Amino acid sequence: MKLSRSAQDYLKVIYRLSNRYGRATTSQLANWLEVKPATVTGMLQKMARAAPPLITYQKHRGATLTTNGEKAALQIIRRHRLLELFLHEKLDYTWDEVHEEAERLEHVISEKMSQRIAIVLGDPCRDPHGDPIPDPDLQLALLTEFPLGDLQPGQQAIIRRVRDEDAELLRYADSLGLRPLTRLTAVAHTPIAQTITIQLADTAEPITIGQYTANQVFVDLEPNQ
Amino acid sequence: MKLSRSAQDYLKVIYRLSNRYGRATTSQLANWLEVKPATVTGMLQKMARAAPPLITYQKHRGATLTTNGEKAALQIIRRHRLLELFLHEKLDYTWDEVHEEAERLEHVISEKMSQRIAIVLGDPCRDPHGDPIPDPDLQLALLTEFPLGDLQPGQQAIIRRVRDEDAELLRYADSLGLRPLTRLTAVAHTPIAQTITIQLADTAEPITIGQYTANQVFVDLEPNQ
DNA sequence: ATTTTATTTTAGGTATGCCTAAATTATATA
DNA sequence: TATATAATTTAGGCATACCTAAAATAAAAT
Ligand SMILES: [Mn+2]
Ligand SMILES: [Mn+2]
Ligand SMILES: [Mn+2]
Ligand SMILES: [Mn+2]
Repeated sequence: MKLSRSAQDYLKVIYRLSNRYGRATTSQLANWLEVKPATVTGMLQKMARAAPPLITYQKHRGATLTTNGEKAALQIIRRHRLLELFLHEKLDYTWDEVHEEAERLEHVISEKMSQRIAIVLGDPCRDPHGDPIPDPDLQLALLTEFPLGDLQPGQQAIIRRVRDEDAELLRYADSLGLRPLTRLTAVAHTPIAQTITIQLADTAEPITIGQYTANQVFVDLEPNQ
Repeated sequence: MKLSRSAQDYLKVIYRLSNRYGRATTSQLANWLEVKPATVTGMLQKMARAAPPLITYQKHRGATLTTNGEKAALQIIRRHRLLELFLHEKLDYTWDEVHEEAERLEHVISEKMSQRIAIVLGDPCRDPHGDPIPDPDLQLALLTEFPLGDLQPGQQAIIRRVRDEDAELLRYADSLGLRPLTRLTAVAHTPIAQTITIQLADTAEPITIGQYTANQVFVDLEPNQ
C-alpha cells in the first residue's frame, strides 16, 4: 500500500473537506489541489478502485475516506505537522515558512525519521499554528476552541490556533501578537465596521482586528479571574 | 533549470564515474542507478539535448558533465552530505543509516533548508563518513588521503574517510573503531592472507583486517612523533 | 581481417499524473 | 416542467521514467 505523493495529497484534502462538509466534491478538490476537475475525477476513480480502497466514491456525489484512507491521511497529517514544528524549533523557520517545506518533505521522510523528530521535539501535541498533531496511534485530540470572533465583550480567552492556509495572514497575526498561548480579553464588537477590539494580556493598548482575521484565530475560554 | 529527481541522480553518478574514469559509460550508469542500459541511453540523450546541456554525450562513448551539469551535481552532493551529517548529529542516525534517508531528501529540500542545516551544523567540511562537503560556492577541498592498505609497517596515520557505499562495511568498520579521526599505526602486512595488521591509538590489542576493508578506509599520514 | 562477443541504441510499450475539449449529468431558474 | 447553467465525467493527448526485445555498433579473439 505505497501511496504516490499525489494520492497522499488527495487524501489530506479529502480528510479536511469531508470533516467540514461530510464529503469532498470534485471541484472542491480541484480547487485545493490546484488541478483541473477532470484530473480529480481520474484520481478519485483510481483511489476508489485501489486494493484496499482508499475512498468511497460515487459519480457526481464526491468522495469520503475509507478506514484505510483515513489512517493514511492521518499519518501524512502527523508527518506534516511534526515537520512544521521541527522546522520552526530546530531550523529557525518562521511559522509562515514551515508549511511549504513540510508539504514536500511529508511525502519523503521515513517512519523512522518521523519518530526521531517526535522524540527530539518531546512528543508534541500541536504544530506551530496550534493545529493538533495526531499521536503515534493516529488519534487526534478533541478540540474545544472556537473563533475569536465569537467572543463576547468581557470574556477572557487563550489563543489555541491560527489558520495556516494563508502565509500573509500568519505574518500579520504574528505582528499583532496573535499566537498560540497568547491571552486576551474581548473589549468590544463594532458590527458596522465588522471589527472586534481585544486587549492582549501582555500589551498596553487594545487592538482592533477585522472579521476575517477574527475568524482565522481560534481560542478557548479562560475563566475570568 | 529544474531537474527531475532522476536527472539529479544521474548527475551524481556521472560526476563520480567521470572523476574516477574520465567518463561514465552506459552500462556503468545502469549498474549504479539500478536501471536497464536502454533507460540510461534515453536519459543521456535527453540530458545532452537539454537547454543548457547538462552533459556531453557521444553514442557508444559515454558521458561527461558540462559546467552546468557539474555545478548541479555538486549542489546535490552538498545537500546529500549536509543531510547525512544532520541526520547523524541531530536525529541520532548511525552512519550506516544516513545514506538511504539522505538519498530521498536531497531532491526535496529547499536551498533555504540546506542553508539552515549548514548553519546549525557550523558549516561542516565532512559528512559522517568523512566525505568532503562542497562549500557554499560548491568548491571541494583537495583531498590528500589514500587507502589504509597502502600504509607501510611503522607508519602512523589518521583515518579521514570510510567508503559509504556498503552499509554492512560501515557497521563492521564502526565495530572495529575504524572511524574518521581515529589514529593508528600500521604493524604488518601479510600478503599471503591479504591482510594488514594495525594498532589503533586508543585500543590495547592490534587488529587484523582484510584487503577489502583496508581499501575502503582512507588515511592521512601523521608524522611519527 | 574476420568472426564472435559484449555493449549500446532503437523501437515499441506500460504506468502515473497532468492537460484540453467535448459530452453528460445534476441543479437552479423560469 | 422545460430550459439554462453549473458541475462532472469521458475521450484523447502529453511528459517522465521506466521496461523488453531486436537491431546496430564497438571491442575482443581468432
Ligand atoms: Mn501546514
Ligand atoms: Mn504534500
Ligand atoms: Mn551517502
Ligand atoms: Mn538520490
